Amino acid sequence: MGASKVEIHTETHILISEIAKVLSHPARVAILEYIAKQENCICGDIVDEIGLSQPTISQHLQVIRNAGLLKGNFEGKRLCYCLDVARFKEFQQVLNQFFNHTSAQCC
Amino acid sequence: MGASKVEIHTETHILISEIAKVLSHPARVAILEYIAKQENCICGDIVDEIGLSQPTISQHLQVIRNAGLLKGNFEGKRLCYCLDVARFKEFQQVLNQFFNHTSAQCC
DNA sequence: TCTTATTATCGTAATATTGCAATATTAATT
DNA sequence: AATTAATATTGCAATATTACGATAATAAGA
Repeated sequence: MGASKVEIHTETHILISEIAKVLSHPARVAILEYIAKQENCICGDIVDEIGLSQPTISQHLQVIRNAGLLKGNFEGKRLCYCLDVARFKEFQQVLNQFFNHTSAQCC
Repeated sequence: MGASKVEIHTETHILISEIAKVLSHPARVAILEYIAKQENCICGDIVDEIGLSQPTISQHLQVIRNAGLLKGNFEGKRLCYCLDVARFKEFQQVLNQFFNHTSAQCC
């Protein structure tokens, strides 16, 4: 089918899977790292950096944006992307809670 | 296309995305939590627990197994699954390294 | 206003994922 | 060996994802 049976899962499990989904493509991992690394949030050359076409990068950015990880700023001429660090750390915490809680319970 | 352009990405980015991919479906998150929770690794009723068909669960288990997160034991009659906690914690560490490294660099 | 540069969207093709019924395999028990 | 129970595999259909060319939208500067 390809469609997930979302209704049988808990909110927490869905949240974890949605966070993981953002990181489940190497291009998105690279983009996140890149926009964090850039001083003054100078962006726009993600395309050159990653090696995928502009529409493809834009598509990946949308996934990242939909997850709430992107802050857009105008700095002079270009639309500048910036990582929403607070949200990013929220994601880390949710995953850590899952990891800790799960491994603590194991035999 | 649907196929990822793996050759343009770094080993680290691919590793992170592969770890995330395991967690990118709520059923797999639920399965991991469940097999960790079970005392004495009593398994086999994952199907009842999750609410998906046996072949579908088996398929998700394969993804988890291929990631190296599953240890199979024989305990009496049934094939018992157990979480490989060491590997699981390895995954956590890789993700945490990415999160820490990335958010530390951000503006 | 007309370029020009940047980013987003559309359309489309290829591949991947999810899900299950049917079937096969495996291992313990009779 | 035959039966039974548990798990894996196969085959298929539906949907999702990835990727890019073409095009549209947006905004700054001439």
